[in-house]
Amino acid sequence: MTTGDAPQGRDDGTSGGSGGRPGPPPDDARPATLRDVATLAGVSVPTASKALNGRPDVRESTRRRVEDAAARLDFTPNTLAQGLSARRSGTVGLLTSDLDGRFSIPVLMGAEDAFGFERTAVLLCDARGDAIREQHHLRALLARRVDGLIVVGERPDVRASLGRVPVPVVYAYAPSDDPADCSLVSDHEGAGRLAVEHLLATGRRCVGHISGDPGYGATRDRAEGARAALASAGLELAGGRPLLGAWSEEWGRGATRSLLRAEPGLDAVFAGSDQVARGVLDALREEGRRVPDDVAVVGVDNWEAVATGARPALSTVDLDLQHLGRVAAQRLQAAMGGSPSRGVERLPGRLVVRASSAPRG
Amino acid sequence: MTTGDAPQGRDDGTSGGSGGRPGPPPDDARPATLRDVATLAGVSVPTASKALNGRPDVRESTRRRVEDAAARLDFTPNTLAQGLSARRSGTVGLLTSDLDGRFSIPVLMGAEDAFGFERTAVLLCDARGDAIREQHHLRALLARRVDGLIVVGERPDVRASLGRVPVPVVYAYAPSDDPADCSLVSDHEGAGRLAVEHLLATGRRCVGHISGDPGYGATRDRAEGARAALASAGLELAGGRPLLGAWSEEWGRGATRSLLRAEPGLDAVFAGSDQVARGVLDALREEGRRVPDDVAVVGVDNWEAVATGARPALSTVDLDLQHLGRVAAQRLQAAMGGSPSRGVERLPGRLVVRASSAPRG
DNA sequence: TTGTACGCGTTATCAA
DNA sequence: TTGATAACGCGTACAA
Repeated sequence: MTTGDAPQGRDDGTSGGSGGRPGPPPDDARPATLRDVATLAGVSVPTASKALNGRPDVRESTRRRVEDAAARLDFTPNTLAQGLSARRSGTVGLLTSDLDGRFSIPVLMGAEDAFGFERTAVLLCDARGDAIREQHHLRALLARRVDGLIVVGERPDVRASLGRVPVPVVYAYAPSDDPADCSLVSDHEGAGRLAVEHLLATGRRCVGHISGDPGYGATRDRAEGARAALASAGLELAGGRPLLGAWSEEWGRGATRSLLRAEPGLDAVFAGSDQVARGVLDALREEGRRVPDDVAVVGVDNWEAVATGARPALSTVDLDLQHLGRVAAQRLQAAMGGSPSRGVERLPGRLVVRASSAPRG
Repeated sequence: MTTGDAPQGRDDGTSGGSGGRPGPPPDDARPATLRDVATLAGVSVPTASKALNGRPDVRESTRRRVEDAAARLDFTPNTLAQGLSARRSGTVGLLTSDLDGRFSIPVLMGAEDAFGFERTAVLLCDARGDAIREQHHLRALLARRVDGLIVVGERPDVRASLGRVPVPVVYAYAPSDDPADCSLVSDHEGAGRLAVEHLLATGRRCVGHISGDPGYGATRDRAEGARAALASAGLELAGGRPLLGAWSEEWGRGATRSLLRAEPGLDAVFAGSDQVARGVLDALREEGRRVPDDVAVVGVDNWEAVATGARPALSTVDLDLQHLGRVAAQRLQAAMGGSPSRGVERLPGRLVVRASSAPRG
């Protein structure tokens, strides 16, 4: 209702027969087409098209008439029809495996806003981690003639390539097993290094590592990063090796207690996730250690609710998955434009310092 | 030009000039069209169409030939073209306001799987809570000729209606302010009743309510449900009134301590969210109360990571937002089919009992 | 049973 | 500068 009377009255008067009174405007009217605009402006359809698309070979006065008519009819070009002749849908598919997971969402958000929605819309499908369903969705997306595809894995480990697909594909979060594909992942090893270097910088010397499921590649990578950072300072992990278990608070608590028994002088813990870190913090408090005065703690994920609700607030490595999603979208656009990338690209996280790793003092 | 030489080179041999050797198949070939299929099968395009669409008026042997040809060419009908003539895109828009929020995701998942993806795909857009951007996205969705629209609000409060839109709209999670629209929301009052009735059933008599932001309608509704349930049993809220503050653990801890001072006999707390409930649990433990032996606790949300990580595991009301999303999709499909609903429909949650509210014993 | 003709809404080409 | 014509890929009415 902004401008006034725009929409329906395309046919002023002509509609005659059906309704009778001019009262309730026939809003069942279908959206205005270019032909409606052309007719109203008194030009041919192609001319109307050129005028609205800002092509130079059209008289100014004509263009004005057409634009006017378009505005009056609230004309919006039918994207499907445009796509049909242009042979592109202006659409990309987002094939995810775990919408419920916390990880695919930021990636998805980043991707979604990297494409200006005007030009490229996002078709969402969640395969629920089922390969069959994924194939199903893939076919459906191709039937819709998506111009490209982003595949978001459910966990940060290598996954099966989609294989030959007639449109460009970018893998995000979980890399493809085919090195010819383009994949974007977080630098987990770098995350481990980042965390431990920070702990060392605050003067810690006895640094343990408690992390989650040893089956995850990210678990191993983060541990390796931690080990390397310590090695550069001539140190080793407290306890001699990382304590790997599950991505849960409970594991964090239990592992912390064993580690304290083995290394009473412990003055820092790098936890493999914020959830694990929560467990670490709780166990430390209950064992009478003060954080950060006695022991500093750093997690991974920067899961807001968890990190800021912790006591004290948790320092953590933010993997910046939203940025990862944005970059994925950029790579995909480049590929759609004819400049594909290939191989695995690792994106760095960034440290978010809160109270749990403040320097002693 | 009608039948003779289809597009280019997909047909064996003729491509000649460019490549040279017949080695690598020209996979840059555009997807097969119905015309390609018809040509290969030696029939006309409409016949091929009928054959593939299972229409009866086609000889069996012909149908076989066509299906065969389609399979050989890996033919997939172009949904855009189908939609163009059918005047429907087979697409619905999902207009959300806070992808990062935990609440819109389940709704979105439910909606996504209620539409069989084959027939209806979901176009995702996140307005980031910005009304301008929402208008933008709305226009873009309409340009893509979505057949319907689901609007997922960012918090469980009344939001502005989109107003007149040429396709059916369903509001989920946050209801529209226009009673003529169709809205689906959680029954927050019912959730409060559910929680308190459960606490009473386990023998509790001194029940407090600690909840979040008093500006939320859901906060008031849950409190009212709690009050009503107590009243039915001839009781009042411990402390005389609900303690409202913020959706944080910290608030949960602080409020719990005040409540214990005011009501030393407290034997149950209904927390307005799982996060608040976590704070309640921690404070109770630190004040020396055992859960559930001394005090039982029930939350709202069934936020897995939070509820199962709690000590003890947290009983909670699951609002079943995924189901809400499914129902929203069903209502939308009905509306698209010509049978619109209107008004606000409230969907019940369900109680998930864990250790924190086990009967004393 | 099969094919011809046409429409869906838009853009590109080329002649006027 | 403008418009007739064709094409994009498919479905449907109707004639053969």
